Amino acid sequence: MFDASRLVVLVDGSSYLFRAFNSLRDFATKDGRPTGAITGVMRMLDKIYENCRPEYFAVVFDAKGKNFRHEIFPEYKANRPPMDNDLAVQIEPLQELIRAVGYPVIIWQGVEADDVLGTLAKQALRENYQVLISSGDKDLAQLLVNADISLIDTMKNQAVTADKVAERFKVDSLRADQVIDFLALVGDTVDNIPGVQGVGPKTAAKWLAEYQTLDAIMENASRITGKVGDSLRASLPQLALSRQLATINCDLDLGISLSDLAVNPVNQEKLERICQEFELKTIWNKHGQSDLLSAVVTKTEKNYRVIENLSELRAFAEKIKDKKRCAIAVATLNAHYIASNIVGIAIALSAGECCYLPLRQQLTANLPIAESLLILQEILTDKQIQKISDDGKTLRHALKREGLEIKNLEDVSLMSYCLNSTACRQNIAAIADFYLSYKTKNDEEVFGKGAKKIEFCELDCDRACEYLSEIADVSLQLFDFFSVKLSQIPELLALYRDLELPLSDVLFRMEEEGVFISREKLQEQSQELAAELEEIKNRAFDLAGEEFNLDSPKQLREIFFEKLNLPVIKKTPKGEASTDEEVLEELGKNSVLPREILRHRTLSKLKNTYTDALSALIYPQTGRVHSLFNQAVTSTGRLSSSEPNLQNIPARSEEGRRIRRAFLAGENKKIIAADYSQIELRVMAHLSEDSGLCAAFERGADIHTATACEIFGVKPEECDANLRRRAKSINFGLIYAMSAFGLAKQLGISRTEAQEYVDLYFSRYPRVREFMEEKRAQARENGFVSTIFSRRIHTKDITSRDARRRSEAERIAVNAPVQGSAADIIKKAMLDIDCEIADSRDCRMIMQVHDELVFEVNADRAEEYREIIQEKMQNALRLNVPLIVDSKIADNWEEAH
DNA sequence: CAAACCGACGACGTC
DNA sequence: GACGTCGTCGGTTTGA
Repeated sequence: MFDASRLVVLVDGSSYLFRAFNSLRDFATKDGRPTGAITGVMRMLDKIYENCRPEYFAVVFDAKGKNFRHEIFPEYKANRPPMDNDLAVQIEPLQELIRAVGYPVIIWQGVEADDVLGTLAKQALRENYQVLISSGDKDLAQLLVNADISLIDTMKNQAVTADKVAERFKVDSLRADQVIDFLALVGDTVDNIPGVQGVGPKTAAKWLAEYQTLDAIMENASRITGKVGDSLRASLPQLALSRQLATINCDLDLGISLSDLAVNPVNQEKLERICQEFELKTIWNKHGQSDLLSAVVTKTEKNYRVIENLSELRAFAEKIKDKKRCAIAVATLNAHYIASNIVGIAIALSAGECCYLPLRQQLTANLPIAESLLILQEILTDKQIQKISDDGKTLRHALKREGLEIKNLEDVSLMSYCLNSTACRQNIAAIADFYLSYKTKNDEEVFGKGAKKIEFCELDCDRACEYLSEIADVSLQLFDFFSVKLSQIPELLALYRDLELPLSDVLFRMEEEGVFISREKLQEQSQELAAELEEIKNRAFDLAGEEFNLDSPKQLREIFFEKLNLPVIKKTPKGEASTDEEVLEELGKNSVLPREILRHRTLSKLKNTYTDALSALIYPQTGRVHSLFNQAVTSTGRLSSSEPNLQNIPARSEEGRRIRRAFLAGENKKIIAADYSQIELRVMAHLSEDSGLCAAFERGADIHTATACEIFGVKPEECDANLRRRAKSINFGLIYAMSAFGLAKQLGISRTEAQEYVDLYFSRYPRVREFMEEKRAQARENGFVSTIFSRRIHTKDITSRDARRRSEAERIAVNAPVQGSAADIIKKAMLDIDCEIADSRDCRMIMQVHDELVFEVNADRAEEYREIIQEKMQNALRLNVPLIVDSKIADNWEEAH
């Protein structure tokens, strides 16, 4: 039918949209988001594209908002009901999806899709192309000016050519060049085009057959008899307008040439994201690289085998050396990493192929430990052999307990974390489930639960082999999977290879090193706290007139709100009367008991969470606390710390700081604490390039005072503590992208007043507002935002119809690039410093607290290292504003500030 | 049948 | 805001 090499196919996307939406109303994702329009339009597009294989192809949509027809006739389309929300929410994702598969999408503001179609069609005809327009809108028949252009009706799936126009409108005769006049006469109730009252298609066609044109009909209006004649004459003044509205504008200046309408290669990444979000399996299978989204593990037969003696192990070791790579999973005795031995090791060589080495299994003959490890040592330390782990840092600890090191180690959970920090929890079972839909063995089934739960070392050998081999096997396959995925996004591969992977080794050594904490000092404080808590308790009982549990919010509620009839100030999320700090503060203005409770809360927090808990975690062998620095937990790229959490040791109150005084330097050692000054606001200045903010940092101003001066319009010397405090809160709110509501609470002012502060801030720092808008737009466009080091923070709720979820995603979109970039910078600094100090016992990195690094150094080299540390931190990355680090040497952590 | 265990909740420490 | 940890509380499971 067509010569495809000279064919342009133009699709009326808007007309497709309604048709698809109406016929596939039931289509939705598992959580109920409608997808019928998306699915239907894509199907129709694929079908027409594949049938025609045109040289050029375009999908045209109506732009949002009014167009020129509204200007000449304000009531245009006034009768249209508003678009169904279920359809509206599909439009943007659909357009993104069409772009992702490579079909050109055109949306032109101020006109309708028809005008764009007409303009492109005219352009193509001029260049001697054949044109096929696909639309359900018969008004487009006016474009059928010659035999080279035709219209395909999506409703009836029939072609309309110039000679079939009358047939299309179900009238006896009508030519394409009469269509506009015909439409003007008939009018359109939906579009609210007036037309002539009482004149329908038949009459219009009859008149046009007789007089040929609308102009001629109007000239001869007096000759037409009867009621319709009167009606026509009454309509004469507005017929020109009707004609104007019905006329498709084929002479737009789009600045688009035909070559812009070539189909592009598929954007796999974008496509995958949209297909995943809207669960579009079929579309993915058609356009996506199928090996990436769906399972790869299941294809393999499993061959997991127990190594029974050393000669088998030696033979297996040779196979590993040939392969040059393997995945390793270890199981340890259920104890802390600092004191736990390996029970068994699984090593996977290729998909489905894995061997298990029992070393301390209780029910089996184990391999001789020393000899086995010696054989492994050669492989572990061979830089030519790539080792893969689901959790490299933990593997390093386990091997370290056996006196082994490991080189050339890859980490699957860090790969997953770099790819998407929030897609799933970053453990092997969750990752395999999410990316491969592969369910690993259920821990509860293997180990039992509750009191019947057994340890790994109590499993029989075959079960141990099955369990651990699966982990190694899945790790290996996931590694290949993530290698492909990361190679498609080079900046994320770099993030993994150059930042996170090397950092995991630094964190491993920090954990090994631990922190020296004085048990004596903590216990001394515990005792003092216990005494004061006892006193408070007794006073509280007197005040309440009865004994109760001061730690129980429930009992407190009864005392305060039922017995003493104090006013309920706010409710908890569950609707109960709250007794939190803010409430007690308020109640405490008029009575003593709430003040006693507050004091009790503060002190029991210190005792229970810090002084008692911390001393319980000191390892007798080392006298040190070995906590965990978790690298794949937070969405923004920050680290987290646990067992104990060293990142929330009290710092503000005097009593709290006393705990930090128990964090000591060892004998002949010193503590160095080095922290970035205002790193988040500096990052904000850098990213937004706001001149006011940058200038403040440039001149080394106190940023909160500078902010106060800007927004309250005072001179620095006029800025009192109160103004500075308010500015500080605003800056604080900025960093965490707090709402006006949050800021109001922070400052104890009204919402409107808080909003005024925010508005004032943005008017003084306009680029900051622009930056935030840009980030929200990026999130909507890409589904993620990025940090300075290209780390991605995904914001899938940014298009949610749930306003709460959406605004939460918007908050993340503006906050994450700032917080995440700050996290990137300190991580880079940690690597740089580690390079300098790695092999020296004289200086050890022992803690990271988001914007602060803590070191333990030899006393006589402390100053030398302080300078290195400060220099490396300040120059970790070059920003538009200086990075400033404060550092200090002292005997304990508190004094190092 | 009491002790042990579990998960949800409220609260609060840091950045 | 994020994150981790504590104690309480009500419900369930467990082991004697």
